[in-house]
Amino acid sequence: MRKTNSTNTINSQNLNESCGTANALSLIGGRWKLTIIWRLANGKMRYGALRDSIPLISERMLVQQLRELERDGLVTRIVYPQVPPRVEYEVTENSLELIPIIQSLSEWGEKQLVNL
Amino acid sequence: MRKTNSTNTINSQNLNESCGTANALSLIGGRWKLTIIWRLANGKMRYGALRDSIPLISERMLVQQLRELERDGLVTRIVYPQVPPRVEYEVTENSLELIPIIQSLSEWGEKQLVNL
DNA sequence: CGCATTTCTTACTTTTTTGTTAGTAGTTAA
DNA sequence: TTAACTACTAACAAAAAAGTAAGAAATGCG
Repeated sequence: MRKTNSTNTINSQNLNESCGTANALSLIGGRWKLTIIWRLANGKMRYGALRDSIPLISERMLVQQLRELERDGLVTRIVYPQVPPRVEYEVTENSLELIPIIQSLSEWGEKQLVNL
Repeated sequence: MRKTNSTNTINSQNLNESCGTANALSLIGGRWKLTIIWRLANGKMRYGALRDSIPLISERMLVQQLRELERDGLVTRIVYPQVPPRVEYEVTENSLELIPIIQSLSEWGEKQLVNL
């Protein structure tokens, strides 16, 4: 949980509010968020399928990142009233708009990899 | 300091190597890096001027972020052999290529801010 | 000598993020 | 009645990032 009054949090909030890019990074910056969005970009997936497609992630992290993505309007959670449960995740329009940007960032990022 | 064999580090490295965007985020994701690049985008600045232009940053963080930016080829450090010292920082070509991408990310990020 | 100047260092603490392990809920079907 | 199935949740531990406070080096100048 975040403290609301730490210098750390205050600095972070200031930057997010005054800089769109900082805000964008705070939304997609979690360790597994891009991976999740990338997996979902081709269509919705069930929780279990998503998990199996990202072998190294722990369930704790998967759920946490999904919750944050949902809270921030990047992913929709669809619950089917069944037992055993069936839950699907889908990217939102907001996420889709992000994809071309991510792609150019990716090209730049790959170039930096080579530059070492 | 980073441990070389923690799950945390290993996961991070895997993602960076396999995904250009993850790598890009690892290069510009530090708390103050975008701010620094943004300040330097209009021309080189002395250490003190840079510090004064970012009032909330501590010297420790400023130096640390600058060192990482330099290591990653995003900023050049120019030392003039004088006393008292004179050090200037300048963005590299790599950083300049990043700026249009940052700008589209910024537009997206601002839209998300409004969407709350 | 001793002080001012500028760019950092160093040692340390706090806060945040990420990871580990074990377990839960609610129903169906054997 | 018990196990199986799926999507989580909770308590805890480890690691990383960010922040605080104080001081250090090198030299010119009064």
